[in-house]
Amino acid sequence: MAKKRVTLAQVAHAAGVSQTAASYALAGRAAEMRISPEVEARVRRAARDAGYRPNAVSRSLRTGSSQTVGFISDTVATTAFAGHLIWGALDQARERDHLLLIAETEGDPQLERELMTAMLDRGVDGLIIASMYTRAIAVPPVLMEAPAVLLNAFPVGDEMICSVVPDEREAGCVVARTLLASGHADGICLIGASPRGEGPQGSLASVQRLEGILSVLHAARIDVAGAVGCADWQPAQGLEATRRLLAEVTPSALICFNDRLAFGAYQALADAGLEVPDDVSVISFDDDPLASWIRPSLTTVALPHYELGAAAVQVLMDQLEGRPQESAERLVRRITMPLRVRESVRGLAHDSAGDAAARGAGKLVGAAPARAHTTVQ
Amino acid sequence: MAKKRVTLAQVAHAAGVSQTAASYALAGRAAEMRISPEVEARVRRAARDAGYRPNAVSRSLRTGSSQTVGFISDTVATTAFAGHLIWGALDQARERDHLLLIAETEGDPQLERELMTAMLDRGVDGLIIASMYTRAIAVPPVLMEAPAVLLNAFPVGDEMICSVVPDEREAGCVVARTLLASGHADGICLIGASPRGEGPQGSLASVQRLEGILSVLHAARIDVAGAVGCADWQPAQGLEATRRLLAEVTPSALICFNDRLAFGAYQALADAGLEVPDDVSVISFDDDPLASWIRPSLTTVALPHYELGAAAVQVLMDQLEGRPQESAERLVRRITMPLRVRESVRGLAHDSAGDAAARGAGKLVGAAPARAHTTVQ
DNA sequence: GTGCCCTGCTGAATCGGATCAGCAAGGGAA
DNA sequence: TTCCCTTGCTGATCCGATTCAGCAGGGCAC
Repeated sequence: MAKKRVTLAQVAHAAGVSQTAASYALAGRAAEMRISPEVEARVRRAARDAGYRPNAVSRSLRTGSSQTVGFISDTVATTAFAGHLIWGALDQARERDHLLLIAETEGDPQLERELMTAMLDRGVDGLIIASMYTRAIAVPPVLMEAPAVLLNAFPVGDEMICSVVPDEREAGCVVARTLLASGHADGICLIGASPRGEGPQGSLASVQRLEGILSVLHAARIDVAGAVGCADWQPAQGLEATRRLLAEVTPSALICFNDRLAFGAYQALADAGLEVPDDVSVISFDDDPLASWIRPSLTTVALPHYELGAAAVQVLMDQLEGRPQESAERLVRRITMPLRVRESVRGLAHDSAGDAAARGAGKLVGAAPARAHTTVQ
Repeated sequence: MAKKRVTLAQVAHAAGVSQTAASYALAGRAAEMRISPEVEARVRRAARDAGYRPNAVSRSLRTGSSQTVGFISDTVATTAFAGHLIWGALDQARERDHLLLIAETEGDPQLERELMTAMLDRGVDGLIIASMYTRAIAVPPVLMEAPAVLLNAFPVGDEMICSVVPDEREAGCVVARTLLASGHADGICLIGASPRGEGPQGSLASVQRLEGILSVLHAARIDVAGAVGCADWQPAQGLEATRRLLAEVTPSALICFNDRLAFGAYQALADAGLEVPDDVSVISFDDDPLASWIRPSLTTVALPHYELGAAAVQVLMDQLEGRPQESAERLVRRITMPLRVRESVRGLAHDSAGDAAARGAGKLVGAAPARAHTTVQ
């Protein structure tokens, strides 16, 4: 039924030359290897006529490169809106003629090691180890067999391994600056983490966002008017935390540590009869699809998943191509988190062209085109 | 730095036997090939001591099987909540010691063909072609080189190729039956598609859900009290469609064709001063994470993404292991869409243990454990 | 004429494991 | 003693590319 695949030997035979000559001709090394133009043309024609496609497995065995990159995540691959990480990686890999082997550890270190070895055994050129939320990762020794890049994670020790992470601290700064620019000063409150260190355990994002926020406020000689930390950042916690906050102070602006918290905060504010943004501005982090669905739409600093994934592949490929990390400085690549201006902050000019346009424009400067929002189910 | 990998030849040498003997010993074919237990033990020990790991590339070249499956989707891999498709496929593949090569076509048929050949060239054992929404797919001839399964799609012609799809029609029946069981009869309205055929173009889900709904209502001698079709199924369209509906009739129950439409419908109902579920019941399809976040939480028939992905791999593996599709009947595998009972339908006992429990229970019968909802960002 | 270089190719090894065919040694039957 | 069968292993080939080393034959210089 399925006719056997054509091999290089058959092409060579058809062209009446040796396999070696055929190989050089097709590899574009004809001049270098002194294959005459006539022979080269004959080989190319024979290959085309026979529908020859080189066997990548065989090539891998000989060359040691499989044109394949491994992507191992803890939970990110299947997480609601962070699949864009993979999307970016996929696109960037394809651009360089690589495919992606993908797997998930579900947080199991044993499984993580097994998957790494399974991929290395299959000859991947490099590995990307991705984490759902920014954290420190213990790098197993087996990872040293091939180039590797940590995505959304740092090495626990001081291993010489590259990291690609969102610039959470800068995002915190942007959020604070945005509120200041829109005229807020007193009455700025935090939902999700507090200066007393309350927040989700082990979440670097929490710490760094807070750092950024406080540094800007501090420079402007402003104190937060209130803050409620949450162990988990879901809508229910946002609702509860905002209720508790409202019992004590009347905020003028809420910085929610992610969009799901903000979603809960919206409900608490509505319950209290407060209007967004007229009574209270709300700004948050992540740019969950949710953020553009709720009303008023949520101004938020986006986690640039697409760019993160793409950058990880880029950094990895650069390593593969022999550009080693120049210095310790270059070991960490921080990706800017872009502000999405919408309706939830008082006095900010909302991009009137709407979200689609905002994202479309984003694409021009390297961001992800909007897709998840335009598909039909 | 990275010490060279240990090869079978080295293991054989260390054990003082031929490479052939070592190969048979490690392959578990010692008895069959009359390798003595002592030699077998010696080889195994040598392999363990040396940290031997077989080179999968080499094995692939010889055996023709790479223990790898290709997963090509149009947009599903990176779509918000349908990454669970991949999750199911990943889990099922790992269970059978396979890894997944993943790629996206972004709907480009040219790219689709390129990716298929790229994967086939890399020796994948089989391919899964997944679609974001259930539709017909033109199967390119190159796909015939290896076993393949369509996920969420049908072949355009009558190719002998397996399909795995959600049972949309039955889901429509379940939705209708659920409303009837909770006492609704007159005043049932549709948002998203209408009996006049209005709905998103090319969406089989739309047609089949409608079919199921109408068949049950028809059997109960009930007509829909109103229906508004939408070309796109986003919150904005749900809002708009529901407004138009409310201008004409006062519904007792709304069947929304997906959760995002329902989200928009909630807003329209709230604007009209109608309470869910006391004034109007709402039921819908998909079980978007959104459905459990909004208040009142949404009763919906879930798209079983995890199960779909897992089933696709299962069907593919069965084919690989030589269980060919027995009959045309077996070419299509329909996966049940489970009802998630929540608060939005009047008079239905809501599972008081909440969503986590509902999903946890689901896992016991093979559904996906809840994860996206419990991660921290 | 002979040594040397240049052109234009080919032979054979290699990557690492799977597997078929075969071979030596030993035992039992005729 | 001869023949055959079983046991327990090994040699050699194969998978399909890449690539190094080498080899004819022609031209040119001295």
